Amino acid sequence: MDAIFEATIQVLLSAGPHRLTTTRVAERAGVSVGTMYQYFPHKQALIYALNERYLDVLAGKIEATCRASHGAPVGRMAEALIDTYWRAKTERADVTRALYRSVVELDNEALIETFARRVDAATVAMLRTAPDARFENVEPINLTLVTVIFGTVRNAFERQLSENDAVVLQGQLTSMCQAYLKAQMTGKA
Amino acid sequence: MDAIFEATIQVLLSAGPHRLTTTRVAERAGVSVGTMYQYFPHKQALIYALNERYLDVLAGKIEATCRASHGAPVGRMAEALIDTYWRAKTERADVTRALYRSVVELDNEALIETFARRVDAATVAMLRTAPDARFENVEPINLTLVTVIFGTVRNAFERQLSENDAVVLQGQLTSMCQAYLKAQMTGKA
Amino acid sequence: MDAIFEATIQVLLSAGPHRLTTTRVAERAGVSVGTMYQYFPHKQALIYALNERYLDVLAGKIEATCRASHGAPVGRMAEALIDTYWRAKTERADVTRALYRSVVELDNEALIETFARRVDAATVAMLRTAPDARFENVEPINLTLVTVIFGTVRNAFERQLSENDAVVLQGQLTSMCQAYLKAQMTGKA
Amino acid sequence: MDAIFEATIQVLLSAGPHRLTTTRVAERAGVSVGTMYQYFPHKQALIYALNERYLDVLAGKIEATCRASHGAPVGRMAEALIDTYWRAKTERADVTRALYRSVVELDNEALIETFARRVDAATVAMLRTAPDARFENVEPINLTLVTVIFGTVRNAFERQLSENDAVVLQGQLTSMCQAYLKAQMTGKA
DNA sequence: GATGAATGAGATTTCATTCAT
DNA sequence: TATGAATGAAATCTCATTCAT
Repeated sequence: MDAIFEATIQVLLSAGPHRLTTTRVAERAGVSVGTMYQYFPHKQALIYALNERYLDVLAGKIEATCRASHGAPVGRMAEALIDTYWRAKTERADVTRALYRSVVELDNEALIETFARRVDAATVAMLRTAPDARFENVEPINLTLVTVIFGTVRNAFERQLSENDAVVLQGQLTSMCQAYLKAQMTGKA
Repeated sequence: MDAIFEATIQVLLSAGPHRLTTTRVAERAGVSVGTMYQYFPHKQALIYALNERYLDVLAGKIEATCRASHGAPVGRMAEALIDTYWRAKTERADVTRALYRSVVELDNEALIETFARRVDAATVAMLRTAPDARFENVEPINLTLVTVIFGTVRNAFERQLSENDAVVLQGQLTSMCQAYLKAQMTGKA
Repeated sequence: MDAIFEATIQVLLSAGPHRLTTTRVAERAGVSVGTMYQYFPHKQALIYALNERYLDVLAGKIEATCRASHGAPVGRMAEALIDTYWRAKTERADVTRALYRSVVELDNEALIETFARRVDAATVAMLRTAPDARFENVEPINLTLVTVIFGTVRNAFERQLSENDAVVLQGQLTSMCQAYLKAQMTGKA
Repeated sequence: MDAIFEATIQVLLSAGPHRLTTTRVAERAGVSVGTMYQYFPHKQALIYALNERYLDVLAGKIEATCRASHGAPVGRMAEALIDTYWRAKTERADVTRALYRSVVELDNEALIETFARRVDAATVAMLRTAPDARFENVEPINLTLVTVIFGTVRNAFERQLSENDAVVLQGQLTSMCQAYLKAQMTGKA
């Protein structure tokens, strides 16, 4: 099944989203279409599962980072979060892009929703442990933080920034978020 | 031709991106397929043109806002920019989402590139007229500002935020960008 | 109308028989489709007329040759006939090939029939004037002669013989036909 | 797959070459279009394969005849060759005509080339075994013989000769070729 | 007359899915 | 359980022909 997922990504990359056919995926994965249909009752299910797995792994990484940053100063939290997310997207940029493109075939609201919840939970929990800050109302702050980070990274991807611009942007984004958090905190008596 | 564009959007909305067929569009537009193919030599050309037009209008709005904000304090600039962009996306949120999804079938790098250039030119020009700020090196600041704003808005859309969350987020994003710009300015003697 | 014929040939050559469209022909000819439909009520009529004209010219050349060969010895008659036909086909070999290919769309039996009749009449009349031969029954001999010559030339075309092979073949064909006629004649007491 | 070939011929006969559509062929063959496309990746491939098979069989027949005529007097060789070819074409005259017409859609040079090579090899080998003749330079003689025979038969077809004319023509063609060969031979000690 | 935009039937081809082996 | 040939609905695109201007 991992072979099938990997094959799906390969086909997505080499053939594009509208050439992503079940036959091609099966062939690349070295199984028959019939077998593939045993695992996934239809094409959507395959793509759904692929995205699910991807988001699951990503959420896992973010949770790990958050846990590891419990008790760190907020500035470090923001930095760690941005770093993790950016790295995850960049590590296999082609896969990232392939997945972005696969989504057309999908009704992925539920997926996004689940992912968002997990991330929100992890980041909120982390923020609450900051020794140097207390947030009156952490949810909107968290929402802003997360949306800004994730959105910026995605947009950076779409604009296909140069390596250099990307580095600069990551730095600036980090300062920006740190400043934001600092401005929002009520201080820790 | 406007009828065709409008029909494309309608089909995109009602049938989804993978049910967006040339026949359906033609039917909805009240023209024959043949006619459609006289205007657009193939499906991609139609989708491309649709996005091109959309981005052209959007860029136009941004340019207008920038021009109107020449000489305003940076805080106001950021606010105006966010407001314009957000409003443009929200006005017909369904269309926005439909277009986001239509793009998958496309090689839209050139489109994004053109749009980015227009926007960058407009925003940089605007920032340079700020009476209350001077920026050592305006390009990276501008890149950050624009990427953060556009990315955040897009992500907000994808998460399908509630009306309320959206308002809050817009406010927070504005403060965040204002704070960022203030932190970056070298002061105006 | 000659412009239309010429355009048809050009399109046939450059685009092939299944890309031979009325629009393309009209465009190439520098007239509108509408105008073309005034001259030719449908596509078939155009192709038919084109072939008709071509065969008419060809038959005319053969008739001229035959007339000019009245009273010549049979050997010279055969030579002249082969030479004329071969030259006519070779002069614009591409046109010849284009026309061969255009015929798919056509029910060209009548055309061939008419052409055959004209040629048969001309060649039979010519053969009858031979000073050195008398043919018991000229029709079958004539049929053989004409079918062999025309068939051989066509086949030579299809095999795309080298220039050299073509020259040799033409020479051999001539001797062959001359020998044949000599063998068939009853002598002119 | 034989069913598909047969169906193609049937459609060619009943509907004509420009009504030869993949759907019609599939329907007539009693298979789905999809199945047909599994065997032949596109329409051209089908027509190509059909002609290939036809020419293969035809070449086989000619080779057999040539082998069987090894050691026969040249006159008999010519007769046998003409007889085989004529019979092959006449057996299913409609098929022959259908195939001639199908070819227009094709780039069949390679096919013709292959066929010509096989035939040339077989006839040259045969001619060399003639007990009553030796040919100084057999290639041009062979080329002439083959081109004349094949071309004449084809042309006879195109003119749609009456049964009677056909028989006469075949006889005349045979004498003609025999006379030609006799005239070309250098004698055998 | 001449024009050429509009038409829409119809052609080719793809591909998710099934099911007999 | 695995296979992959068969299916056929549906998509894209073409082009002969018409007809309002």
